[in-house]
Amino acid sequence: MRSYGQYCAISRSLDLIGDRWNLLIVRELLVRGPSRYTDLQYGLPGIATNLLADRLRQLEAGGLVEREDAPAPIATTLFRLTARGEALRGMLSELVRWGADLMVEEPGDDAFRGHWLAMPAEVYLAGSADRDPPVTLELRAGDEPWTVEVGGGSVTTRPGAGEEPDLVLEAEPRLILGVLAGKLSLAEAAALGLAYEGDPEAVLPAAAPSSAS
Amino acid sequence: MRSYGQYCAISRSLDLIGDRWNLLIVRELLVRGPSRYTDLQYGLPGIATNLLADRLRQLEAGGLVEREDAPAPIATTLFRLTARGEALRGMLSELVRWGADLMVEEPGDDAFRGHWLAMPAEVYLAGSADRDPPVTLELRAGDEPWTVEVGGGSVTTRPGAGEEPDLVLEAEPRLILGVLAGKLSLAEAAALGLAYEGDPEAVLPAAAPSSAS
DNA sequence: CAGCATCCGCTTTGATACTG
DNA sequence: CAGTATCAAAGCGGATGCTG
Repeated sequence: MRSYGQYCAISRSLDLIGDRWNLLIVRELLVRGPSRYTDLQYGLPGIATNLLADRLRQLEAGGLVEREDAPAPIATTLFRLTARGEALRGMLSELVRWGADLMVEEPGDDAFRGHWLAMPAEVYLAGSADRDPPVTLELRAGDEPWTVEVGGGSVTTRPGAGEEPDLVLEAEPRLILGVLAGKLSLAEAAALGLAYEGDPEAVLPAAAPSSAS
Repeated sequence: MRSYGQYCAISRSLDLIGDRWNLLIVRELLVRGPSRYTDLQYGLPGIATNLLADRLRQLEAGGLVEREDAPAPIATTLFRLTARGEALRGMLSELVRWGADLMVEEPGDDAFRGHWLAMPAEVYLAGSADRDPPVTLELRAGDEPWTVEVGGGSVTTRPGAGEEPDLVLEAEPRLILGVLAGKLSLAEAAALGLAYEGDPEAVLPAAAPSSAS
């Protein structure tokens, strides 16, 4: 990318991450962790392969991404975020918050991947991070189920189905987002087509038994 | 811009603000408030005029910017952020925080404008927002002095020299940023060429006389 | 002068095909 | 699996011209 040539934190940041696709690559690496080239391609529907290669080099040169040749038996290249790249999480969380309204509009022809729910889940459930006991949610939308654990002061997500989730939600992504954001009650979402199984209170905001402060 | 076509808050946000120059236009409107076309051009060195016109229309269509034909005597068009555009402040603050490290490198040939210090000042001094009594800083770097008021729970900035600032800082922008960020003491910055006049404690973090909770 | 629109050369992007 | 290579189309930057 051509530099803006401005001595300003925003423009210098954009010199590194402002190019098309760059922040989405960071999104993928943030939610999926270290990934192979083809995993990135799958999580970035629409990207041209030459651009992915290009952007990975660019992010590497900028110190946001590093590549690691996985050990003997696997023999593949993994791309992972450096600490500097990880540090973009806060900014991307703010962007998810800002963009929440845009998700009300139907997906239409837009592509969707189940793991794209991970960042919104982290953002929306952050307020319930100190739940005690912790709860495990399983989100089923799109291609792949995703598990979210809320408690102990943080929200963590991981791929796949939970072992014994407190609550399983299965629906179009829009309804799941509505429930996570607290804009839709489970009952309302259920009326619109969401199926759930388990403890409905698991998605209620901060329903901790002992109220502190 | 071409849409990413992904049902994801980040990519849908980037469909609106991901184009080149867009976030910098928002920066200008955030720190300068409602601005004329030519003011925007001045604050965005390097932008081509057709692109500025283009992006303003795009941001208007996206509901982030609105244009207002100023009342009778002025007879000019003002561009201002809508509430939706203003709501990007949090995300841009995070970007300023992330990009702080990038400002350590010398400006070199990069352009600079005095009002670009406003957002970093807000971000770095946010921790001292509850100072009592409030303090007024005047920052002199680049083309235009800028005034920062810290106290009463917020940090506000405005163009021009302060009326009776508690502290005036005059230096290359890099040194002023270092001091505001708390990475450089006033004495250290002074040794590197910063000139100041007034109460040095005005930039010390949270030196409130009565310490609460 | 403020606020654009037009034109033109260059760079970036996107789609597809191909390779170690 | 992890990319190159190629090429058309779109976007960008710079200069200039137009209009109230």
